[in-house]
Amino acid sequence: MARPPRFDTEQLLDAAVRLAAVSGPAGVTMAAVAKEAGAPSGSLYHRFAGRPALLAEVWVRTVERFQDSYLHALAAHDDAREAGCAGARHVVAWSRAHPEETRLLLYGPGDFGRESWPAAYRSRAERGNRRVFGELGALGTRLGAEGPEAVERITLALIDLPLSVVRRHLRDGGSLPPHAEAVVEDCAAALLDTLPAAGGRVPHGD
Amino acid sequence: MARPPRFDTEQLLDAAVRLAAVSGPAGVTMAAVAKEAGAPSGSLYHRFAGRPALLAEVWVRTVERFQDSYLHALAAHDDAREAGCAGARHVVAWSRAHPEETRLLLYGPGDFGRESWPAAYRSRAERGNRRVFGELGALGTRLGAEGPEAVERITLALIDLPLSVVRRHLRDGGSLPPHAEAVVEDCAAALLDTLPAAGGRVPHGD
DNA sequence: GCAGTTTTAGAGAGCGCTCTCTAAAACTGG
DNA sequence: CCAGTTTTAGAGAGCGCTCTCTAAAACTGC
Repeated sequence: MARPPRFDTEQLLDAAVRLAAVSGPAGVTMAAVAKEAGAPSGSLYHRFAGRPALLAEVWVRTVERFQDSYLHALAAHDDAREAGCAGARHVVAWSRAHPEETRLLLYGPGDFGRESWPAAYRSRAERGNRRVFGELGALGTRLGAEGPEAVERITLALIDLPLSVVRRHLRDGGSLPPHAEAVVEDCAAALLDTLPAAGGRVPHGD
Repeated sequence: MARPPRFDTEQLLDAAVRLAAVSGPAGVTMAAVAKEAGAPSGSLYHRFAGRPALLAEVWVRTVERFQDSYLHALAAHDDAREAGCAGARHVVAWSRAHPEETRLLLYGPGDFGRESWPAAYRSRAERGNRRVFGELGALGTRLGAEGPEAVERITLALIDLPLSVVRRHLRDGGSLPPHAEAVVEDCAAALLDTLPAAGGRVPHGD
């Protein structure tokens, strides 16, 4: 009992991802997304409350896709060290398979106007982060390292380090070299193997 | 034989740095910088050929300040491993001392409109990068690791890894925890000690 | 003081973007 | 076919930004 949509939400978000990959968050204007998708601006405002909502949606959708696959990769191994290495490797492999979404993720939520997001998006993003940090904490326990400092070191080894390799290569339009996964796995293993054993140091918020 | 300036270049660039730290490159508009510095827009266009030139200047000035101090830190140690650790630690220490400039550097030249820069700025930026990579290559040689892959691993250990620690903590307006230097130095050492050398891994002495 | 130079000062044109609003189009259950 | 609903379609107001342009101000060497 209604007119079928010519432009659905996913299609518009895909266009937004493409623009973000090429021109950064600043290039994701309502007008540009409409043009990229071949839709009139009215359709955009029909789907999204405004530009902040569009930016929130495209960020959250992308980061959740990444996190889902990341947690899946972590869970695929019984041995904690293996799981960690697989996670680190997965960051690179996912980036290789999804270069546009990766370029988007190399920005941060702040660049996508986090301060102006509707509250629901902010809590959705926080929930996703807690999910990941929870798993990394559990991994730390299995590795015999507990506490906030352990989580920090593990995050560094299994997320930030792989991401910095990805960032360096994708910057200025480049692409990932074939050996990137191997380098990252190697380095992540080295960091996991030098984790300070017992936790209980100075705590700090994140 | 001329009217003395009320607003000199440095002063305007300082204002631009402040804006970039708070609002990112998108916030560095000619109008915003003028307002931040208390100057009329005419003064900005008198000093800079246009917005691309201003963005180029503020990026290059900041990155050169960082690189100068970084190379100085590397050169302060005779032992290559010590030099590397000092470099990694220095990234964090400099970031702690210069939070606004650091927030600017956490973006990339692309975010500051590199494509639109006057050619002179592009080559100045490249020269600076070559200087740093040259030193990192020399450090690799002193560590017994040669070739482009060694430079990549060393860059990862001594620049990208420290920067990713800085990035995570400075993101969404946070500040660096006291132990950041120690974590970074520790991790950089672990990565340097597992650099692939001619005969495989070089174990870290106990 | 005067000539010459640099710099301030800000008005205003032009442009692109956000967002609103109106009208029509396209479909469906009854 | 009709009533009801969703969606397209795009015009246009309002706003901020870039950049140009004119006029005056402030200083120096002579």
